[in-house]
Amino acid sequence: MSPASAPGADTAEVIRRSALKLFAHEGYEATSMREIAAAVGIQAGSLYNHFSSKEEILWDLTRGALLDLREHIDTALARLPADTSASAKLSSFIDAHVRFHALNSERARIVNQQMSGLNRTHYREIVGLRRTFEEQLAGILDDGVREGSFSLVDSRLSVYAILQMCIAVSNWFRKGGGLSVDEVATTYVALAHRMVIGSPAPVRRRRSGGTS
Amino acid sequence: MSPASAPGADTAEVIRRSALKLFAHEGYEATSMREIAAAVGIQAGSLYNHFSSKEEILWDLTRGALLDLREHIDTALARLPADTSASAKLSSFIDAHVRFHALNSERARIVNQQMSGLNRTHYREIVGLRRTFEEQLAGILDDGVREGSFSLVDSRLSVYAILQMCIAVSNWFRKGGGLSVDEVATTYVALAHRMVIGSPAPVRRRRSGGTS
DNA sequence: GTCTATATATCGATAGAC
DNA sequence: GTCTATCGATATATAGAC
Repeated sequence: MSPASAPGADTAEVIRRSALKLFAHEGYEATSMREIAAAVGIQAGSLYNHFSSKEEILWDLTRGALLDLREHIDTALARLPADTSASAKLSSFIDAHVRFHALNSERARIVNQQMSGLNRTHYREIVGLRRTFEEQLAGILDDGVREGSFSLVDSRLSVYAILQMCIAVSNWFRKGGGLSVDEVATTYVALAHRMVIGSPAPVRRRRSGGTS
Repeated sequence: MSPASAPGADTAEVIRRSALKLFAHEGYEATSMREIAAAVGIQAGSLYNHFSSKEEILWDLTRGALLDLREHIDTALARLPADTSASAKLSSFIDAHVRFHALNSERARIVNQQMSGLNRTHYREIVGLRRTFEEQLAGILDDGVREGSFSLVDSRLSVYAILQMCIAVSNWFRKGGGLSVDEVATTYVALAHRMVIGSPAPVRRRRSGGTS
């Protein structure tokens, strides 16, 4: 729990962890390089041996979180058989999405609330990465409609509503707050199926707890 | 469209409008008093004749937006007869919520994303105001369960999911973006009813377009 | 109620010794 | 790769003339 030197973690990684907490709780613009350095246990100037600017730290954290989320979801979907129903794909997608946002709430909050701190190039790249999730979910919903198992109120708005419902889990979920990750994920899978009028299919989960 | 002097608007109101746009698009911490002053068409020092600090501007905007939302929703619910079904109350609540977040997206985004700029006292007051909406929706859902018209997956999580789905409308809705406010509101009313397994009741809307 | 001028503090980032 | 010291810019807020 000491801020500075966790064994086996290099300085850049300690900087990432310290900056993540500060950005998530105080905001990117409200956090100074001196605060980050103090949390790491070094002087402000030494940060520039590891990151070229404050924006690069934010970019590193934001991009890393989205790439992890993408890998998390793709892994879950890849474990499904080739002839999997759209309903089962939806269950896996929602389960992975909710689990990630519950267990990586600080990283998720940076992605969703501190994007304006990025420069234009990085900002656009993040928007592009986020769009892939919308397209992925839209594809699953379209499949379900073709199969006849889903009936949508509106395809684009359903994608927005379902995704935002899952993302918002990062705003309130707390470990040890009376609800387990499994319970939340199961509830949200059921809610998403109700929104597309499909019947929830059981979720295949990884053996362990998921990303942290 | 000129930034400074709309006829009949006093300086404090011009400051509110200018600061609102800057806070919503650049973020509270990233916006300087000089930027606000430039948008108003005065010097930075003159702002302090109308607001005692930058935080007070944010507080004024945030509190005003939440009070307007509360009034907007209470007015919609008050127009319903005393014996109104939970289903119709849900329709009115969602309709009012979505319409407000679509037509007041900048104010809504300040409430939901710039709260960390407030001091502790003001922050807590905002959290308290927001909780009233959760309790209001929770009451409607409970009514529906008692009536037998709703069947919830989980009552607390349903409140979170439905509210966040509506709030997020402020993140993407654009006037003249191919979807009318009425279409969006109708879609979200249907989605919310699906989430509680009620059948959507028609919405009574005010004659005009709503708040702006 | 606006202006100019400024007090005071802090910001991100860099230079150079060790 | 860390430190100390500092540059130059900018921040919020205030003082006093008009």
